[in-house]
Amino acid sequence: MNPLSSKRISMAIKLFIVDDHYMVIEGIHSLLQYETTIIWLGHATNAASCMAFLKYQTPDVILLDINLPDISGLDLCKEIKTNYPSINILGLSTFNQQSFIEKMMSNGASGYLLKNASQQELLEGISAVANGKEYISFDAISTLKSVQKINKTPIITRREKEVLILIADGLTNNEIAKQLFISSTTVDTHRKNLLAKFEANNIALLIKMAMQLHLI
Amino acid sequence: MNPLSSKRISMAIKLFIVDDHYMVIEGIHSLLQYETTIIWLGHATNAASCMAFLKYQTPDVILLDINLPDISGLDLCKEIKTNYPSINILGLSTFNQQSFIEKMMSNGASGYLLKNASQQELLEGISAVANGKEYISFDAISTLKSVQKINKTPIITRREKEVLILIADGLTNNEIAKQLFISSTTVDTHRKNLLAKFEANNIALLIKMAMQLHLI
DNA sequence: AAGTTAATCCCTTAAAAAAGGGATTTTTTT
DNA sequence: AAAAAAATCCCTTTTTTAAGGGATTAACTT
Repeated sequence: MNPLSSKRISMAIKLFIVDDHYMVIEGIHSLLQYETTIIWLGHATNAASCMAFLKYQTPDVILLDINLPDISGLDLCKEIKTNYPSINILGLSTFNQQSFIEKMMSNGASGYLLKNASQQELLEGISAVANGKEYISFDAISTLKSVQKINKTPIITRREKEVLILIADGLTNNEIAKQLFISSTTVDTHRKNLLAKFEANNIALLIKMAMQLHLI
Repeated sequence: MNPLSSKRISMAIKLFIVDDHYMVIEGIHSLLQYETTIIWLGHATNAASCMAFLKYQTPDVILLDINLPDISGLDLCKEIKTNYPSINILGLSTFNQQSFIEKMMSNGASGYLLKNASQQELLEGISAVANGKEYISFDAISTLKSVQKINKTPIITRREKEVLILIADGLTNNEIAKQLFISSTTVDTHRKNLLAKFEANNIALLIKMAMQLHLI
């Protein structure tokens, strides 16, 4: 896929890391300090300084934490790939949550690494991604597989989401109708569609599912 | 409070770390490598090997991650303090969530540090805790204060929790009654008590609140 | 321009939840 | 042993949901 793949073997990989945890930055730096194939370009602790850095230097691989103080790592991932498509991104996070991994990949990341990864996994991940391949850490893969079946996030409309949030706030159909300036029968229709889309038989289950999927 | 406080200044601090993230262990190790006042005893990546280690060595301070693979760091904290009260524990985690911080402290920890702590905070935390003082990292403190008002977790009974979980699974009163071998009017009473304790006017809000408080 | 999706509205009936009341029996704590 | 807390059960009425049906208009997509 990547035309540079074959060359990369003999070339050192320029690495940059974006993470707001000094301990993790230090940890990775320390784990990689004797790797001659990796050139440590530096780090950023937030999205803004990452983008600033990219204006005058172009790493081969960015290790990108999905939990950043300013904007989400997911959004930053998309932005980096849009502006610098040649950079390969390896997602980094503490949790192996299906939704995060999938979103990260669909936002252009080439791989996903959990922070409990071993030195070997770290090296494998970086070199795989640097060569245009995909890499997902072992633990993350197992989570992905086990949860992928369950994870059918329903596609809901803007209005349905509005209604969902008001339901979760404890409002009744009548109260929601007043607030949105629509008929209560309309609210009821949205409610019915939500239940159908989530395949939930009542609101209790709907709210639980929506919370689990971080929709509320 | 601690009679050793004054002596500690001239003594090196024996440090042990329990965390399942190699990157964090490496990071802390790296951040502390030139500190002559700290003796690095080693690390454990799970509760079991931590307890095994403590049978033949006694650190002054343990840096304890609250997210461990086998048992919760909260439980491990309690266990360590029960068996080795002289060890001072500094909680460690990624999130500054009110509930975690409070539980950690009430389980005997002397402090709480976020993983985005700077080297200075790390050193301050370790030495404060080693001297029997309390230490909570800056970001954690602000979270604690801001959320403490909101955080009135209702005290619910075992039975109420059972019912709550079944409600969240989408079961009706009748279905819950059958499953628990009790009358549906009893289930209704539990439901009413739950609503009262959470000050929620309906189940939708109850489930949302319970999810936010990690009760489900 | 035709098709699709989203958003709106209405009707009916049965089931369930909410809100009010009260009361007894187990457990647990003091 | 006494007091407090938890768990159990029952009744009534009103409100709200759930489940079934159908239908129109506005807003995008192709």
